[in-house]
Amino acid sequence: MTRYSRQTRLLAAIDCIIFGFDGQELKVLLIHRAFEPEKGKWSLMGGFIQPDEGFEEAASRILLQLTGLKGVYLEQLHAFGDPARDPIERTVSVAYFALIDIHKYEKQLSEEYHPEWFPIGSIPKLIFDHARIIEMGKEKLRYKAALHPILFELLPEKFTIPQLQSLYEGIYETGLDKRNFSRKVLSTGLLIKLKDKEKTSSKKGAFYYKLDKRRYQAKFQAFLNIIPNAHKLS
Amino acid sequence: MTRYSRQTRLLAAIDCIIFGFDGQELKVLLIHRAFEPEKGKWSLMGGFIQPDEGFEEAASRILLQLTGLKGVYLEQLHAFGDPARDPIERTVSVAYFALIDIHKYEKQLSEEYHPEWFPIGSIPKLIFDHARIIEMGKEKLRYKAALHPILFELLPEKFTIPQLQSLYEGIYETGLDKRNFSRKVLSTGLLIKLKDKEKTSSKKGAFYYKLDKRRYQAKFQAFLNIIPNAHKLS
DNA sequence: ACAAAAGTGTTCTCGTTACACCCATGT
DNA sequence: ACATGGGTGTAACGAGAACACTTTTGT
Repeated sequence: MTRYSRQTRLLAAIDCIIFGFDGQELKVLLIHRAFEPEKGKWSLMGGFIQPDEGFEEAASRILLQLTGLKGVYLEQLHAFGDPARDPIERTVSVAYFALIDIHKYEKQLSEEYHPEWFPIGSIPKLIFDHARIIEMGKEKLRYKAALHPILFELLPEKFTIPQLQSLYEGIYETGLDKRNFSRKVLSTGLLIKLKDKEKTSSKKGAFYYKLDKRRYQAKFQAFLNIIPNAHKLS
Repeated sequence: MTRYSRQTRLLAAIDCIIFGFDGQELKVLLIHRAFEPEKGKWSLMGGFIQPDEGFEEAASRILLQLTGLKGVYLEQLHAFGDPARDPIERTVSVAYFALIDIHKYEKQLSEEYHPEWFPIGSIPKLIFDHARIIEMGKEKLRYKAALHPILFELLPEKFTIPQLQSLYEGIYETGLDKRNFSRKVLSTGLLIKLKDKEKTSSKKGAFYYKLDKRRYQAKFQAFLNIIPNAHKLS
């Protein structure tokens, strides 16, 4: 026996939602699709799964191809299988989302795609079902980040508490009390205070912190509950 | 343009984890695989995706085929794409899990598969990567049920608070204080007290409740936090 | 000196937990 | 009458939320 008989084969693709944070709002990296159909239209970065690749492998490859980054946070979001989602030929898509430090991304790596960052609230018209994929990705990120410390993945190695707070405020489109916020994040024991300060955004300067990687791995599952009333999120 | 060129096509399948609760412990419905390879071995219920089907559609079909049930709770778990997961031919699998009232299931419908219920703690050797799929399903169910009121899906229309408590205790393998438990579930406002009692398991009898479907839909996202210290779950 | 952002403590409230007794009924 | 499981109330505690002033320093 070498094949299953009387079954239809189809294409399988990966699509990656690449999230970044610029200090103000959550952004998504989009590209101009490189081939027909819909060539030149805005699209998520993606690609077909190769014969010897698993999903995670393929997603990493695609991410590397566009951003030059390895070892970033990458999580499977959902598989999309509407028979009509690709008009040319049936293609199922396994969507992943990545959280990257937006400053590590170097545009020149991928001139071919003319990528651009878009604020999550102002996404242009996208091909196929990519708008829905992003919508689901945004929801899942919000949901997960309310419970787990994943947003650190969007910041550089060294960051300040006010920066972290802006990140949460940006993602949940809300204001947070800085006293409660700093108490909460420090109480997790996940942060290590550094000696130097960030001085560009204030006269006094804010101390840098870095992640305690050890504890981050260990306590990843710990519920953070940074967002008051997280249960009120849609 | 009718096809993408130079890409490999592959098979896509659905596998369903069917959860049930017998009053004591969480169980999974497994079948004897109906065709080669591994014919006759224990397996999740599954099937290939047909040309005109989406994933949810295919999952519902497969579930109906085995259990005769429609309209049950069904959620996508994860897509599995290891190139070697099926030795015959590359097949990706999109796994779903279903929560059913174990008493609605009628065995005779599906003699072909010789299905059996197995306690989640005593799963036999399974084909391919199905053991891992179940492991992930069990984790996700526990995770999700700690936050959302989905376990009602495992009970009949009418159920008692002690039954509901047994369900939570079974799934989390823990004991719960009945006073706190009943206060918590009643405080959600999701339950409607009925006039009649269940009398088989006690002399006094326990009042039946039913779900307030309206509020259940509306408050589905509400965090229940039935399990104390849910954040300590792995 | 003043403007601008960083940093820090306390009180109040409310949800969570721990805990023990009475109730209804079938035998 | 008694055994069995169902049902209920209260007190102590701890986490979360609200809230305002002092510090640092560049201009």
